[in-house]
Amino acid sequence: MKLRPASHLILGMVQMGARSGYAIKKAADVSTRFFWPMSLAQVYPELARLEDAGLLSRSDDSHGNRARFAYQPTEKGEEALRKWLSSPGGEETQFRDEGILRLFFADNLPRQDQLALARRLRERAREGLDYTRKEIIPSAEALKDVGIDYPARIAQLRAETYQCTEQWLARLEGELEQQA
Amino acid sequence: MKLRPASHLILGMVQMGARSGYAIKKAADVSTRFFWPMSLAQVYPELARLEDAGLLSRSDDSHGNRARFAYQPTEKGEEALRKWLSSPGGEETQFRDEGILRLFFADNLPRQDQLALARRLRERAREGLDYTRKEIIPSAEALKDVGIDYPARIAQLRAETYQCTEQWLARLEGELEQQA
DNA sequence: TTAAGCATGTAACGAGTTACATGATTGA
DNA sequence: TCAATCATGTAACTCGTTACATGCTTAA
Repeated sequence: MKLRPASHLILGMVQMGARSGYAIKKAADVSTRFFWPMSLAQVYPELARLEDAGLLSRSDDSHGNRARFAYQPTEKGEEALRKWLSSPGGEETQFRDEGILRLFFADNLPRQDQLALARRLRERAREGLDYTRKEIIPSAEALKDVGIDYPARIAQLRAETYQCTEQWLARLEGELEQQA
Repeated sequence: MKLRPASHLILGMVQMGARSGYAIKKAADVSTRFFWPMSLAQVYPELARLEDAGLLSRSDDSHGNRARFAYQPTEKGEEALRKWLSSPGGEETQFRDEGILRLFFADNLPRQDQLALARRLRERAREGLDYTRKEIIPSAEALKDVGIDYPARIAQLRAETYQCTEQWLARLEGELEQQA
């Protein structure tokens, strides 16, 4: 049975304490989604696959009439997670950004429209930075209390990357304003 | 007919002077692929779609026995490109990086393996920066001679982002070395 | 009581990749 | 002559998304 990155992501989230599929998705939405997006529709089939493979064990965790399942990593599951963490591969990063793609072709635009585009992208970067500071960093910091440090570190990296982009766009904006 | 980002990418590349499908792919490989990946198998059907929609015109450009087609944007095509460049949308950027995903779960690893992972990722960042400086920036700089400035700007952004990441990983490496 | 959030799943669709298939030209 | 590169396309498959479908619980 072939494990994909999403499999390891889910395995890791369960290891971190996310019990239900819903909880896994919620946790991913404020953390891993920025470097590995995953939809809820992926989670449930993948949980089933992981259980079939004996990497997760599932138990009933309904309260009242609401159905819920609680997942736990098996020893085999913990082993698989550690093995993946130490393995090479997946070197190729993939990035998709229609905004930057537009900017790449911006020579075809009149000066004023170039400036407008740069401003929009800068605004977007600023919002991303804000969101990271207000939502992502705090939720990651909270995990430090239970001895989980890397999410906070990576949230920090995310903030710095946004800052880097925003500064670059600020410089571009400045240049374009001068030319106008 | 619906235009996707890849359609606009191809339209833009043709506008920039890439004549054949092959040339479009080659140009994309040293520029746009870093923020909008595209395979050769996408190019040919998309060129056909754009021609059908009247945004590109195609003419025979064989030399000798080797078949080749030369594409040119129609007025409608140029118009569509400008319209897209000024339009909003595509705000959501998407990033996939299995390396960072691993690092996110690195709390599950013994110190030494954490350090090894950090070093690998740093090495990767350094290679990416090197490649950007040696290959991407020079090919983008060359375009300035024909009045196309943005590719060089964006190559610069790419270099700065790598630097930012590399510095962050260097700090992490330092912290981990101290703890060991 | 009603909206937001919790909770689990499936089905249809679309986008993109890899592999396949073929052949010409050019420079070492 | 032989490898690298130029050149165009198709077919099968995989992955992921959106939309669908359903129902409970909790707090305002």
